[in-house]
Amino acid sequence: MVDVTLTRAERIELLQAVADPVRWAVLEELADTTKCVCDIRKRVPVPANLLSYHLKVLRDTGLVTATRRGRWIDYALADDARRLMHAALPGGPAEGPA
Amino acid sequence: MVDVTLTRAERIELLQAVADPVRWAVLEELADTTKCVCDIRKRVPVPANLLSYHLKVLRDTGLVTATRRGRWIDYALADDARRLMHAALPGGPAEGPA
DNA sequence: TGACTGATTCAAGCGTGGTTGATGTGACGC
DNA sequence: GCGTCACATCAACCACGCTTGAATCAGTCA
Repeated sequence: MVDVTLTRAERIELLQAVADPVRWAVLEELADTTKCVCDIRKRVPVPANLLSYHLKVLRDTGLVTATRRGRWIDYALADDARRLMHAALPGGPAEGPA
Repeated sequence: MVDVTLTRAERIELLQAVADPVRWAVLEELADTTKCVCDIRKRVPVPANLLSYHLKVLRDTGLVTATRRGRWIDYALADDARRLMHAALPGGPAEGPA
C-alpha cells in the first residue's frame, strides 16, 4: 500500500473536519459498520440538509466513502481513515493503531 | 497511573484545540523538548499576544504545562498529551502510540 | 408522468473563534 | 522606584464555519 504522507495543511484540515460534534458523531457511528444516511440520522439527530453538509465535508477530506444503493446512499469509513486521523495529530512521525 | 477517560464533549474540545494552525505548530515544537515562549515564537512566528492566547487554550485543555523560570516561562507537552490526543479521535476505544 | 422517498445543494444569516491594538503584570538590574 | 524584558489580559472587531429555510435532484412506483 502506498504510504502517502500528508502535508501540514492537510493534517490540520483533516483535524478540523474531525473536531466538530456532528462529524465526530458520524465518524463514531461509521467506525464499525457501513450505514445509509437515514440510519446515520437516527443516531445523529440533526436536520437532513445539515447532515448532508457535514457528510460532504467528510467526503472531501477523504475520511468517508459514499456508495449509492438505489434511493439510499451508504457511507463507510475510508480504509485508511483511522491511520489518517492518527497521523494528522502533531508530535513526531505518524503513529496510531498498530 | 489513573486512566481517566474523557467524555465525548471533552474529546471534541481537545480536538478543536489541536485543529488550529498555530496551536498545531506549537504542539509540534514541544513534541521533543521543553521550550520557553520566546523560543516557541522563533519557530511559530505570530504576534506575542496571539501566541499567549493560543498557549492559554492549550493549557486550559491540559495539553501543555507552563513553568516560570525567572522572567521566562517554559512550556512542555503534558505527560499524557499524546495519549489524550489519540484517545480523543472517534472510532472505538482509545488507541495511540504503543 | 406525477407523487413520494431519500438525499443534496443553495443563498442568506448568525454566532463565535481568532486577530489586533492597547494595556497590564511579574521579574530583573541599576 | 524606574526602565526594560518577557509574557498575559482586555476590549473591540471581523472573517468564516455552521445553521436554517427553501429549492433541487435521483430513484421508485402506480
